[in-house]
Amino acid sequence: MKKETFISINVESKNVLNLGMLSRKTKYGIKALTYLARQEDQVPTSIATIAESEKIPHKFLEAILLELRKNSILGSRKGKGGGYYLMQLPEKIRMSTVHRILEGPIAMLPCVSLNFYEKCEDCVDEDACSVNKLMIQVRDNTLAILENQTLHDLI
Amino acid sequence: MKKETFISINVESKNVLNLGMLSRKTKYGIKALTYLARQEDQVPTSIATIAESEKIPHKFLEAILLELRKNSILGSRKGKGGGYYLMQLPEKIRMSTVHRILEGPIAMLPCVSLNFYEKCEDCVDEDACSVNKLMIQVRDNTLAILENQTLHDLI
DNA sequence: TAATTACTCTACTAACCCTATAGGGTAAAA
DNA sequence: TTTTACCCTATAGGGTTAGTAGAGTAATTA
Repeated sequence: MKKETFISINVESKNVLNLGMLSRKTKYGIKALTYLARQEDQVPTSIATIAESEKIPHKFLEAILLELRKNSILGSRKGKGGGYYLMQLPEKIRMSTVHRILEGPIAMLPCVSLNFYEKCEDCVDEDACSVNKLMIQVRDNTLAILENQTLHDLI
Repeated sequence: MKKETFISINVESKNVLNLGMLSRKTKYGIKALTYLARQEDQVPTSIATIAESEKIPHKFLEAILLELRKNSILGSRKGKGGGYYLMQLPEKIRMSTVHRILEGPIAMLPCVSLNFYEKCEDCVDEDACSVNKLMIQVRDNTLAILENQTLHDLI
């Protein structure tokens, strides 16, 4: 479709070790949620079980699941046989919600954020700002995807 | 169009000071490029001029423009009356190129990157990975926008 | 040729966030 | 009452970002 023109970019400009922009926290969180969504019987699943299956550091996962629970995505049961479980059907859990909880605002810049809008201190005229103009498009598209996709769609 | 459901998110979960995911470097870079694109006469523009107009720290901008020059987006002329200028027409400069130079890979994860692909060490089956599945969609969309938009479109 | 101007490069620092770990406390089930 | 597993706080290392400092070099103009 589109012709790929070769672009020469100085490799030195970007660290290879950079894992990209999605944090491990969010990545682990989504993985854990899909793991739970895949369970047919809705008995609680322990942190340890998820951690082992998905190769997620136990204590780190603990913090992530706790955050999801505080935001009503997950429920938990203590004691023997306890663990975490989904509070809603996978079809009802939108990825935009998950993203906002674990990763933060979906917008790449505060000045294009719907929920966390903030004016750039250096921006004279926002309507004339090229960065704003570009990032609004990116946000709209990303948001559309994340709102549309549910946990169920990812299984 | 879409019904906005209220979502309660614990604010504590995310630092408000977080400027979002787009670095200042890229933001400044795009602003500087659009500044140059807006000049009708194509005489070189000095760093100082751009820095003042766009409220960008002088030395920081210096480094950014230098990087753009190394990647053939900009040219420069030394001495009195010197400065930076675009090497191509604004219509020819795609934002995907600029993004890759200043910000790095467009993909949110190495495992969904076209140019900098890398397998996740913890991923057993990539085709079954929910995170991968989701982020591929985001990447495709973002990439489409950034490839389509040129410097000229942002003026 | 001299002086000026502005680019070029290296090094450095403070601040911040991400990731991960440690260790204990508490609630609930058996 | 013992076990299990959630709950919470604190902390630390590593890495990146944002910004500063200062000296060096090349080219233009007079």
